[in-house]
Amino acid sequence: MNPQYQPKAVEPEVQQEWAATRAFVAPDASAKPKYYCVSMLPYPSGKLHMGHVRNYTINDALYHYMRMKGWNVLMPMGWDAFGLPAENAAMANGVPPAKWTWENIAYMKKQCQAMGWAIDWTRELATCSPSYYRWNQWFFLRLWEKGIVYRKTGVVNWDPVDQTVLANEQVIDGRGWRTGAPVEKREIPMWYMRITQYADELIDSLDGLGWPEQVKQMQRNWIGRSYGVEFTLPYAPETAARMGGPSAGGKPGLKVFTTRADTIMGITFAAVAAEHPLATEAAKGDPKLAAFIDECRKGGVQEAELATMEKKGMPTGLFVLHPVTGDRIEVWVGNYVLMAYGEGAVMAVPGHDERDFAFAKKYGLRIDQVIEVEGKPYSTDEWQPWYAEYGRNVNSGPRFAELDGKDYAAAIDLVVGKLNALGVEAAKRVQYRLRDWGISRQRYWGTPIPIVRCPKCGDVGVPDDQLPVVLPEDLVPDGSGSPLAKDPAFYECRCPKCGGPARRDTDTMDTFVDSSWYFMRYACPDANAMVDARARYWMPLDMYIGGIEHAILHLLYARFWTKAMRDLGLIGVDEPFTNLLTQGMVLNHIYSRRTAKGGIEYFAPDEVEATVDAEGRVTGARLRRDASPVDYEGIGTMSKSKRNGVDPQDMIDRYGADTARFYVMSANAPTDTMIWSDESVNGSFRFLSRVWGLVHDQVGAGVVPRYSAGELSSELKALRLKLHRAIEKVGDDYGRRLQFNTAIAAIRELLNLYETVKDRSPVARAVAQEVLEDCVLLLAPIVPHIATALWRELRPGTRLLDQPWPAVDPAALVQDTIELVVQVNGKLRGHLQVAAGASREEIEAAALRHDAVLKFTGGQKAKKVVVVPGRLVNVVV
RNA sequence: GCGAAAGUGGCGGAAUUGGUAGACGCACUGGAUUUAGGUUCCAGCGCCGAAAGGCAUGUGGGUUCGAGUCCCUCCUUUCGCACCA
Repeated sequence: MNPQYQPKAVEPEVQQEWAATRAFVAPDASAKPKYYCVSMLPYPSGKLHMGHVRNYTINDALYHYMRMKGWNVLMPMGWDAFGLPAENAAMANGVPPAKWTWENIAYMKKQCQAMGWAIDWTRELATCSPSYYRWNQWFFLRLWEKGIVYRKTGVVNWDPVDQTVLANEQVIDGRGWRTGAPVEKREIPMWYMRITQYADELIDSLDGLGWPEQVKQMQRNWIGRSYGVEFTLPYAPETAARMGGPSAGGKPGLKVFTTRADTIMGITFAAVAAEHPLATEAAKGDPKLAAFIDECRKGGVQEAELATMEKKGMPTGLFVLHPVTGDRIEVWVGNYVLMAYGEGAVMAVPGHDERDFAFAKKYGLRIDQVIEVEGKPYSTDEWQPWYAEYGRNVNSGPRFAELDGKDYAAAIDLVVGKLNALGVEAAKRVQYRLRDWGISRQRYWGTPIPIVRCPKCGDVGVPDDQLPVVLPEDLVPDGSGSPLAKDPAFYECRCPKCGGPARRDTDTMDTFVDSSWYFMRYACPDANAMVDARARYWMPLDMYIGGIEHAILHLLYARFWTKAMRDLGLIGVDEPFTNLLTQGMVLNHIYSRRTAKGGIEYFAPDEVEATVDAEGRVTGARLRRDASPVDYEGIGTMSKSKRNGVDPQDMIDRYGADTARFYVMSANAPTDTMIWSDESVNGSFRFLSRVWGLVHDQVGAGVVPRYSAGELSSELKALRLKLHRAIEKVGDDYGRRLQFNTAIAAIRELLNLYETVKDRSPVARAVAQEVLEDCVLLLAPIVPHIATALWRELRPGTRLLDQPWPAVDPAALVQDTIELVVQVNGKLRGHLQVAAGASREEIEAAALRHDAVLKFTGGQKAKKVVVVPGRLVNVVV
């Protein structure tokens, strides 16, 4: 055995053995229970980054632990290979996205293999393969047949110079990233998935999932189920005349939804979105209003932007009638009213809604109090939070006097009844914040939408036997519109129905489609169907691991997709992810500066020298190469575009994969945010070298059978106590708490104690053998290469991968005496040794005659003595 | 703006159910070993204090025999906000 730990020799050799024995290929049937653990598949951006290392090492540790515990474990890997960055790289380098993507995949796969992750590579998939995206298209068509997929217009960011749709990421400070032109909103036709049809189930089935509570809460809030009332504000006569005849079956009017129907007597105006038909009508012949609506089109579509912008409005000159009093209510256009939520129109109650209040103040509109919260004053001078609370109705007026004094629940019923009695359409309704999922993208590198647009037949689905609609792989985008829309070879086709000339849909699907079901395809990557029986074996995932940034969108879409597949009889589960581990982000500092053209240029943290203030905060930085100043943007998630990612390759080259894995796992808990630093990596390498050295010493003096029975000194007893406590704790940390840093600390503690034992008697060497063997097994999930090599030395002729998780010896955990903490008035004053089985009374008596207690009570009589068994005794005076 | 989290020594962090705050590391300081060291070993290492002891978990309050942990307030940072993935 080499006296020195040399990972460069150990790791490739161990990896070859794994490959030669197909060690991580999981069978699709087994007498063991199955455990399916998946990490969110990586985007092949070029190289692995630290977030990947963290993600897949967590998964790998779980893989090994569960395997040792006797499960049939599967850990697959794939590539989220469609998306915008490939197009950007193509534009920058003139290389087609396909070539760039496949090269990245090849490189990153090598890196994964060098990390030694226990991936079953026989199931590898890339979402840009026709054999994968074919089933996106097939399923799209099935959902279209069911009415889950439909077409309507949607709002996008529009760059008026490049004449192209921009992703939110491509909008910087309200301008197009390439042209610098102010971005506008534009409505275009798109395909949607009716995820709202599943809204209730998506909320209700969260309850049974083993997910972090905050993620479930985020999903509930995102779906945003609210109970309210929908009703119609009838048009005033002249408005009705302008807006045309009554809608089918109803009186003409403005439909609104409110969760606060109890405040209906406080309506003083109404507001509609700029895109609302009423606004469009009012703008005819009103150039000022038309200009305002035009102004509302300026800017992008991001909600954060809309929510923080200044609330503006303009009266339309159109009126509706209050449904109870018949008072005339003016309709305003408000830039804060969202066309996508509810009906794109709101009743405004400035007396009890903060936004309406601010709006009314700004434009001098009336504010009426109609709700009273007991004991809290009301004044229209300044907004107070309690104005929006539930209370009792007041000032309801002579036409609705019976509403006064009612609480919220009673008021709602009363209002709905009253409106109906007055002949106004009104009903309780459930409203969701969730919107249907728009999946059309005006981009090249994605799944082509399998629809043909025929001048005679309209939209026609591509027949199943003509799937996949193959994406041409040799195009290079130029930044202005989709290359597919400029490629007649792609879009010119025949209508599958009538055979006449037709045009393909040149949009591609959102890449969230690709990531909504890949984890099912791993089970059967070669199936000549979307999924087969093997998916029924592996699904659902027993553990899904990925970044917290996916807590809402990706997880919600995948849950929806799974339910939709279930409803088509393709899979037998309601939920895809039984348990979820959301990994904290790996962050790093961000440095940038403006270019002369107005763009932004980013610099990697190792390219700059930070300048720090007295408190140690970074205030700015200078480039190392020419000392020119750059701006500090704070810390943020590692991303290629911000150039603050860290390539793990340097660390692997220098210390080996095991050290990189060990370091990342020992730094903090998986769910915690990690601000990147590699200052203490050498400590991890030092530890592994130390373990190597300890095994070397033991093996050098001769391998012995591990301790099984016999008299032990108190020192060896204490060592075995530490060992078996560690086995217990490490198993709990790996399997239940998913907290690997504390498991590592426990193993370090064990070895710290081990090294203090100088006894070399036969029984001591037997205990040493036990400690080292078990230690290697405890470490195996984190550092499998070195563990494999050390195991061979400790137990020649056996294989680490065949070993079960070590068993706890209950006899080793028995203690004769235990130490209790002694407190006086809750302050630590001393310690007390008591027999393990000491009674409460014995402990109390011992504490009261304890020196420290006598000293700090100063002879006063104890008022109370609190005994916490096994922990402490607190004397209160 | 809205939703969800986080804040503990010089640094990463531990404290699992309200019960010894700082485990385990990194860095640093002193010493030993070594031809040498980015090696190894020993000791020290929250702050104030000579000590006894006191103070201390972002801020300010509260509950409790006892609070990093529970409640309220404020501050800061991170993630998400529907076309980055």
